[in-house]
Amino acid sequence: MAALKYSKQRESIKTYLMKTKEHPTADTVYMHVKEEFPNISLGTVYRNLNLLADIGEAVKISTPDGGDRFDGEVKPHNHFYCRCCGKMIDLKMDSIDHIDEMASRNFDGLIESHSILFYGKCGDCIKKS
Amino acid sequence: MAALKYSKQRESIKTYLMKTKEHPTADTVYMHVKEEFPNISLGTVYRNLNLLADIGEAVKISTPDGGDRFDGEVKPHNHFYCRCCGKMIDLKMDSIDHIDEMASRNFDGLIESHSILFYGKCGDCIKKS
DNA sequence: GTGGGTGCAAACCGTTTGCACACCA
DNA sequence: TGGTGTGCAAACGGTTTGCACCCAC
Repeated sequence: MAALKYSKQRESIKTYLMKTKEHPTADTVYMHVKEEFPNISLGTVYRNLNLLADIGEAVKISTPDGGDRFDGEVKPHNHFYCRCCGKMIDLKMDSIDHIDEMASRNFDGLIESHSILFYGKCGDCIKKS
Repeated sequence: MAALKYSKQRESIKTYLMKTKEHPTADTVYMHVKEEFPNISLGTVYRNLNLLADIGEAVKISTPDGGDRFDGEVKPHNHFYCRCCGKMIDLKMDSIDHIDEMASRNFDGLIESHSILFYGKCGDCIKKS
């Protein structure tokens, strides 16, 4: 049930997510998609972002400063978040999937996944300070 | 400037945080501290929780489902979060501080810390399903 | 035609903040 | 007494939702 129907708005949101590296907020997605669909509403953007995240075609990344970010790259990877300017970037690093097993020792439950967010200052913010 | 003055409300909040293992939300802290100070306000709880986090006497942990959690244990450790019932527990695992160095390779910026949140189902929720 | 998707606006919820008063130092 | 801290309530910002209409199937 709840068969998924095509919508050009969702298509546009997904296309934008897949081509950008910005890890945009919902509002940023809204502003970009609005160029193509001037009448689109923020509610529609939220509905579709959550939908895409639910069906695994996007990733939702929560930040400590409020305002979730979305990423069209769904392959597991880690992120760096600059607490100074809010920029979020992908990190290239060796696989550390073994930490799930490390974590599950002495623990009654099932770990399905993990998310690592690295905090600090990005290069630009270091230069400015 | 802004010299820290004693307040029994803050004292009570910190005492509660240090003895509980529940990783409470601000609202849960509010309800508990209210038993001792019936007139305390939620705003005061938030102000003090943020203050304690700022001076390093508490830790703020953001969850993907909204509603930050607070922890009186400030020694670095990792957490498991049950997306089924919202329970958060401490994980005992070997140090993985070396991941910061791994992450900083090929990256222009400074990693100050990281936070790992493991997701899944806790033992209780597995039994119930 | 039917049921999911959209636009709009109101509601929601966790959190912050302005203000007058209270209290530590 | 001077300057933090508190209680209260209003405001805030991100997100969700109810509803009437629209459109893919």
